[in-house]
Amino acid sequence: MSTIANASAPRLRADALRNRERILVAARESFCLHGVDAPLDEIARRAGVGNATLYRHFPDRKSLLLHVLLYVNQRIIDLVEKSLVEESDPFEALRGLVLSGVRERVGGLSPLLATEVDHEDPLLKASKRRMHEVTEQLIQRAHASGQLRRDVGPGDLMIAIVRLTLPLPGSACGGSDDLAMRHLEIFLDGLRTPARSELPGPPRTLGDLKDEFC
Amino acid sequence: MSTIANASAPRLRADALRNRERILVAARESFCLHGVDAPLDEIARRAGVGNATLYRHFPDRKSLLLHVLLYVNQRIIDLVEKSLVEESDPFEALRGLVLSGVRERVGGLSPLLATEVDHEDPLLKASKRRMHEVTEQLIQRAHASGQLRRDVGPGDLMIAIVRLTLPLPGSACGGSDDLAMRHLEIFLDGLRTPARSELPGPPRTLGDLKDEFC
DNA sequence: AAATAACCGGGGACGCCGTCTCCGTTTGAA
DNA sequence: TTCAAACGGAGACGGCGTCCCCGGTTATTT
Repeated sequence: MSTIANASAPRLRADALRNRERILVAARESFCLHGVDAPLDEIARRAGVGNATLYRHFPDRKSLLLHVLLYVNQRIIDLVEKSLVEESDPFEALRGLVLSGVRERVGGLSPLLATEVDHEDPLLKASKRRMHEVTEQLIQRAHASGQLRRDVGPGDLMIAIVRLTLPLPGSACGGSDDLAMRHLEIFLDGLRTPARSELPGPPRTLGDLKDEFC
Repeated sequence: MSTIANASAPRLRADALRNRERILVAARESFCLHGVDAPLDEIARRAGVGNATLYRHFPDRKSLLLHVLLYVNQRIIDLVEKSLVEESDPFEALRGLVLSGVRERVGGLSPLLATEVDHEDPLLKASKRRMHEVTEQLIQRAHASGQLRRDVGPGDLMIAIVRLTLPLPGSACGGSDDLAMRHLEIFLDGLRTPARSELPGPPRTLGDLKDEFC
C-alpha cells in the first residue's frame, strides 16, 4: 500500500496487521478531532481494540504520531501524482490538490507536525521531500500556463489549504466540507491572473514553512 | 471603556481593577496560544498575579471565558463602527474589518465560543447582536457599491477571517500576521466583482453561523 | 485436528497536573 | 493612622492519562 515500505517488518500475523491499520485510522480521526493530546486509550477504544494492543504496536505517542503522518502524507502524494499525469489544465490540477486537501482533512492533521515528532526521521524526511517535489511541479506548471498570479508561491497555497480546511473547534471533523470548498474556491479566484492587488511580502516558498507542514 | 457596562459593580479598588484587566489580557493570550484548556494557574502567572487573585475575580473557567469574549468582541465592534463612519470606500472598509481581525487575533479567540460558554447570557447576546448589525451593514454597503460579488454573504467573510487568522499550532500567537494578511488579501481579491467562478452552495448569512462565531 | 506461539483485552496501579482554598501579609482608601 | 479590601504562595484534593500484568483467545504449522 505504501510506496515507502517499512523494510524489516518481521511478518505480522493477519489480525495484527488488520488491527494496526484500524489503529492508524482511529488515531487520525481522534487527532483531527481532539488535537495531539487525544487520549491513547480512547483511540484504542475507537479502533475497537484493547489499549494494550495499541501500546504493543506503537510504544509511545510519538511513534503513533509519526506513523499517522506517514500514512496520511502518502495518500496525498498519491493523489497529486495522479493529478499531475491525468489533468491537462494546470489550474484544474491545482483545484484537484485543494479538493483532496479537503477530503483528506489536511487541516486537521497538519498541526500534528508542529508537535513532538522527530523531524530527523529518515522516513518522514523522505515523505516530506517527495511532497515538496510534487507540489512544486504543480505550481510551476500553473505559473507556466499564465493562469496563476506570479506573486504567490507553493508555500502560500499550502498554508492556505491548511488554514481553510482546519476543523473549526466545536464542529465535527469534516462537518463543513462544502463550506471549506466554497471559501477555497474564492481563494482560488484570488489566485488567478490578472492580479487584482499588490500583496505584502514576498511569495512564500516551501522552504519558508520550515518543518511545520507536509 | 466598555459600552455594555457591568451594572452593579461595587466599585473595585484601583489595584483590583488593574489586576482584573491584566488577567483578561493574559487569558486572551493564553487561550489563543494553548486553547480553551489553558491552565488557569499559568494565566495568573502570565498576568503577574497570584492564582488566588484570578479565582477571586472569576469564580471558574466559564466566567473567565465569558468576560474575555465580551472584552474582545467590544474592541472589534468599536473598530468596525469607526470604520463605518470614517471610510468612504465600502471595499476598503471591508479590508479594515479584515485587518482588525488579524490584529485582534479573532482566529485564535473565536473557537472559545464553541465551548462551554453560556450562549443565553444577556451580555453576550447583546454583544453578538451588535456585532451582527455592524458587519451586515458593512457587507450591504459593499454590495451596493457593486465591488463585492453577489454570491457571498456576511457569514462567508466572517468565517474566512476566522480561518485565515487562526494561529497555526506550534507557532507563536500572531507570529505570522503578515502571512495571514497576505492570504486575506488574496481572498479579498477573490471577493471582488466580477466573479471568476461559480461557488458551490448558497451565500452564507450570519444566521448560518449559529452561535459558533462572534 | 492438535499443538504452539503470537496476539488480544480489560483491569488496575502509578504519577502527573490542574483546580481551588486557606491564611498570613500587603496595600489602597478615608 | 486605621481598617477593610485585596493579594499571593503553598498545598490538599481529585481526575485522568499512561502503561503494565496476566489469563484468555486466535491464527498458523505439520
